[in-house]
Amino acid sequence: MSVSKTIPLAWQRTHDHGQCISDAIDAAARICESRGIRLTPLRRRVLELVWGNHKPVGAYGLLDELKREHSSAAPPTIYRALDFLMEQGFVHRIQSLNAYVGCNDPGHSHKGVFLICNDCGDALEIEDKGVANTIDRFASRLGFLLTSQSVEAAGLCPGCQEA
Amino acid sequence: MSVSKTIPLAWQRTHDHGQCISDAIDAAARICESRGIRLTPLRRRVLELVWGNHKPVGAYGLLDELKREHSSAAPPTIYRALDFLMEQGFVHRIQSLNAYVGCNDPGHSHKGVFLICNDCGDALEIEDKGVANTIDRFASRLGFLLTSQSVEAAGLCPGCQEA
DNA sequence: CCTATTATGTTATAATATAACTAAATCGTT
DNA sequence: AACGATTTAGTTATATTATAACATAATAGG
Repeated sequence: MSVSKTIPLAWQRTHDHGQCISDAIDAAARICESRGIRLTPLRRRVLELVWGNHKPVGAYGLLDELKREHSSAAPPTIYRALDFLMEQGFVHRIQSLNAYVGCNDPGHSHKGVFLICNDCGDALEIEDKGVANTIDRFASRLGFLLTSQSVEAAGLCPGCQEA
Repeated sequence: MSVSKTIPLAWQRTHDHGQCISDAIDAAARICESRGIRLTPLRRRVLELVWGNHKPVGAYGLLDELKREHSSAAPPTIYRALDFLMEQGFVHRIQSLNAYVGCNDPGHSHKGVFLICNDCGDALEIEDKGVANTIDRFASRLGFLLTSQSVEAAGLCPGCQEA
């Protein structure tokens, strides 16, 4: 993959899908192993499908894909798998899109920021301590006990600004 | 309303609804006037209903309320009104709840942070330049052109921690 | 091998949101 | 006031997203 000088590397990473799916599956498998929980074939397959889409994908989009190879799949099939994958931090839900993406960095904090391109539809997840800490400090200043945070920013990614 | 020493004022403000509805309606009316757009009786009423609920409220919750006095109301009735009110910045959508709340500060930036209490369900919107600017800087460092941002944090509000 | 637990299958339905077309109200102009 | 253009609201139908509830199957551990 060539590297553009005008598009930050961080953004290009989401478009480089050579190894990332199998890496993500391997990472998830290792984490499940260490946690003593089961990454069943079904869950593994749904995780592959999430990663196979290079953009946030809806539950019913995943369901259509899954049905091709797994005729008994129904909405609960997908939602259960997604619930599991989200609990374990392997997948994130993009609230503003009702869609799901693979987590770049499973096993970590999940205080990422999503930059969602309104043109190409891609979503880049970036862990940024600055944003997370600012929100943490902000909440504690107000006496609010934070348990989760969701930061979603929409606009135009570098590639789509060029066009 | 009494003021607790252990709960920050900012949080308590959302529970003080004496004048806030009519203030919000008046503010919206003035803004519409100045923008040359129409705050029709229907839109005004939906805005009142949003404010009348002291918490984020779903579209179908609003619809049920509206139907009591306006029998022709149907989903499009509510969604159109909400779309209008959101476009004008009078109402915000809480993505993580599929629910709507009145904007504390219409006519301004709308880069607020929502602190959502998992116990009482209340959502406090606070404008915080620190959070907004951190995200702005973060995005521009990545070459991302930001058009909107949504920051939603969930946890326990001061009051619900006490209980 | 048994059984408690976890995971999946299956059917139905709830909850949220929009499409598409019709009718009414309002605005600006004459 | 009368007209046409535009905006708003009514109406019906349906799309989209998500969960409830219960039956069956697979698996982990004793």
